[in-house]
Amino acid sequence: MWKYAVMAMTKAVSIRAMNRERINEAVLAAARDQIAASGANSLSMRAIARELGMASSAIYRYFESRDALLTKLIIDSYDSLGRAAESAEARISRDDPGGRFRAICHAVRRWALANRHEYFLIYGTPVPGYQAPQDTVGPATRVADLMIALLVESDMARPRLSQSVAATPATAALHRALAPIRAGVSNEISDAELASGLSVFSALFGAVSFELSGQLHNVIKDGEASRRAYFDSQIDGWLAVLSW
Amino acid sequence: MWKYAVMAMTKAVSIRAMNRERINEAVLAAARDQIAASGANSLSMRAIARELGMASSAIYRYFESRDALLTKLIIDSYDSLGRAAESAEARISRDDPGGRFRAICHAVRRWALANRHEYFLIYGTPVPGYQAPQDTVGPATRVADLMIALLVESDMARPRLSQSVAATPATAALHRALAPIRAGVSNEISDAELASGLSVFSALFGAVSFELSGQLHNVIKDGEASRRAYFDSQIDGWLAVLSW
DNA sequence: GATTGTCAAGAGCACTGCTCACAAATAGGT
DNA sequence: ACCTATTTGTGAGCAGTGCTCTTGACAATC
Repeated sequence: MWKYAVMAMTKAVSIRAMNRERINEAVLAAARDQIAASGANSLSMRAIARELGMASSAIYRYFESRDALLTKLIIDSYDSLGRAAESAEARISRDDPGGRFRAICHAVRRWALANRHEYFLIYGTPVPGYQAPQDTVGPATRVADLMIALLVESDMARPRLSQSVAATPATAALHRALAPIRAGVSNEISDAELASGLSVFSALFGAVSFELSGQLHNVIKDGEASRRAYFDSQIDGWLAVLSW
Repeated sequence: MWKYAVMAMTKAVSIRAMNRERINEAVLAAARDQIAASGANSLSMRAIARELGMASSAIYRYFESRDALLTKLIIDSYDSLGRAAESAEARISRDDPGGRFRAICHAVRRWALANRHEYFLIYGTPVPGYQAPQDTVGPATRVADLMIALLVESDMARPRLSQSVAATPATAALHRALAPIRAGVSNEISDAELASGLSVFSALFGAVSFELSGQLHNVIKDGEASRRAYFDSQIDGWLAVLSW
């Protein structure tokens, strides 16, 4: 069926496919605008349709449901954040792990500040009843992958302390707890280091979430200068935890 | 007007006032049930009215609007969490700051696990358009107050290192950033310590949020034993940051 | 016993996600 | 060029939402 269409060069992609693609993008753009303006909560299918000048029911030709639209937006947001972190990290000299770590942290915060509602779309309250489909896990781990790579790499370069920790019940339990992530991480890196890395990772998002959700109000002075100074002091703390 | 009512002893509180109080509590209870079942997002005034067997419009005699109800629920949640943390901390010997810190962390996590939706009500995505009224700030800081007290107290007991940090531009900026919280905190405690304390505080909520929103899926083994082992390892890290 | 303030109910407005039957546009094969 | 099958758009409609306003009933006060 497609064989002939492809052969017919000029209409390799049909007008329909092109239109479909165009409208699909327009729907997503309108949705992103709406989310940026007032959050995912108030994302309205009808409002998108109005914006695009089409019947409210027509939207459902492009996205099966509101949830499906949301899923697509979530994946895109993860990708956008991942791209931002990756490109910021890539700009730093390879032999400066501390600098690369700093770059990732600042990239995450910058992206979050510039896209608050998209940030909360992925790191905010989980939507009740909404089960994250499998497609979201890949993009979701881009930032984490970056940090794990950094952790492993800098661990290889570090002189082995060969400090075999005493096998207490606690360390054994931690070892079992880390089993799932172990599947994808070098065995060179110790349980303690891996756990520290994860902890710093969640601390990063805790810090960003606190700033974005206004929990720092009346605690840290408003304004980018102060907020950034405090964030920098936090990064120093995390670097110390990772002994960098 | 009330003068006579009060004088009439037996009916100091009228039947009306009592009924009103009873229904008010019933509305709140139904609302909490609904939130526990499916989150704040899907809290419905009509559903509450149905539950209580009254007309949908009658609810508005008790709460001016959905937002007003939400505000009351938020305050109650902050109080509930604060109470949980306080009573857990109070059970630990006064001369064991590390133990008291651990108790607070575990209390926060336990409360969050037992009241996930209420947790996200206060530490999740801020509701767009919803401005937290002034009444919420008091209860909101109960856990933080507890930790700051601990920080100050244990700092007094610690031998002064009198390490006057070099006054770099960064330390000066951090000092300015911390101005708001300084208003309510002893000057004995240094900027660096205060910032570390805050950072650990947000890390705690970052860790709890990560666990509750499923970000640890495929990372840390499911089940309370593993989750708790990982959480304990995080507490150890935070204790180290605070040099306890 | 009359008055006054309070409360519940019902109807209604404007909105939401979503479905369905139908009409228009476009595709492919003859 | 024609015919048929698929795809896209439409409008009506269902069931739900928060919220308002009027109306009638009742309890508390005088």
